[in-house]
Amino acid sequence: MPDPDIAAVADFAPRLLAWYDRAARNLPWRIAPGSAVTPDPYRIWLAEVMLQQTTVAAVAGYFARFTERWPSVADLAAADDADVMAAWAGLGYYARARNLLACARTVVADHGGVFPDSEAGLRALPGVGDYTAAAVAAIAFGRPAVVVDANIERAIARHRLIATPLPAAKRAIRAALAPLVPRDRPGDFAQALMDLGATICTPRSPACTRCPVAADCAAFAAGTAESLPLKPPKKAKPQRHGRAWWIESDARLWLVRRPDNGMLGGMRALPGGAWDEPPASDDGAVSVRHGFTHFDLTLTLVRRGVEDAAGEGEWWPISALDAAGLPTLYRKLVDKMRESDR
DNA sequence: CACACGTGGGT
DNA sequence: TACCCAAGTGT
Repeated sequence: MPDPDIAAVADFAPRLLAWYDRAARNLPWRIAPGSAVTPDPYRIWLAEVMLQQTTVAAVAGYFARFTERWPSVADLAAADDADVMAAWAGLGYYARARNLLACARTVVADHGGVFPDSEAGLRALPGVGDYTAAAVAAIAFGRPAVVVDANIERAIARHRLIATPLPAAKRAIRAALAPLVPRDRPGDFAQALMDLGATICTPRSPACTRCPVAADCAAFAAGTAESLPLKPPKKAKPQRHGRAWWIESDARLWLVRRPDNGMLGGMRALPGGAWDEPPASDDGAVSVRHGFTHFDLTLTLVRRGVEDAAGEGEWWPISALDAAGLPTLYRKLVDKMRESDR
């Protein structure tokens, strides 16, 4: 592949930023382009962690509740683990919430409550990987970091027609992106590229006719934009089965806390067995199907007596179960049970 | 490098 | 219905 035209490289950021100045999405954690407001690293970091593998629409409500309840990193660091986990319930990938707390406490304990302002300093924090360190460095601190998320991967793979399958293509994508990052407005540049990927350079049916950088997009010229980037084939999801126990006493339900490692780690849950049972045949039993990333689970509810409420746990008023912060799997099961009881 | 790790919305 | 996908990180 020949090197792209020097003039095209020099022109990329100005074109993209001019489009962003006009078309930027208005998001709760975002400082509008041109605003004189200084970004709050805490809010940028919080939003970036919430947005990992999670849609803007899903994050908005959580971001509002977290920043209302814990306005600063010191407030979050001082929070109870159970409160933070419950507030995260439903957002998924719960290791993020455990790392979020660990990160907030590290910032307070080791950095005087001030986020590191360098990519390397950020990268050393719990739950902050290559993407988040670069994004916070660029957006909160104006560092010319090379920010690469799935949107940017897709846009650059198309623009430069990088036909290597992911994840091997990441090296070439990063190399192609690095010289495009402007010293001026690197944070807006990263967000502009993400907006482009989210609204124009979409996975399916990209709107190339509205793209501000289509003029020198190699995949557009070749007519192959929609096919890029190439992805590895996905594998079949196993079907798994398990049982959860409904242990009720005096209008309260026995809840436990799942171990920090593994599925739904650290979250409140109904007690039960491992998810490795043969398919249940209890006719008429309350059960739910729930699709996880790498397996599908059918979870069946079984009534048990109070003698099974052993070990660590809490009696939770059934009328207040919504406040328990159950992950979606258990919330679906509980909702179905309460419905069938009526 | 490959895999574990959630969930909800779009098609 | 089924599959795809989303501002990834840790191991």
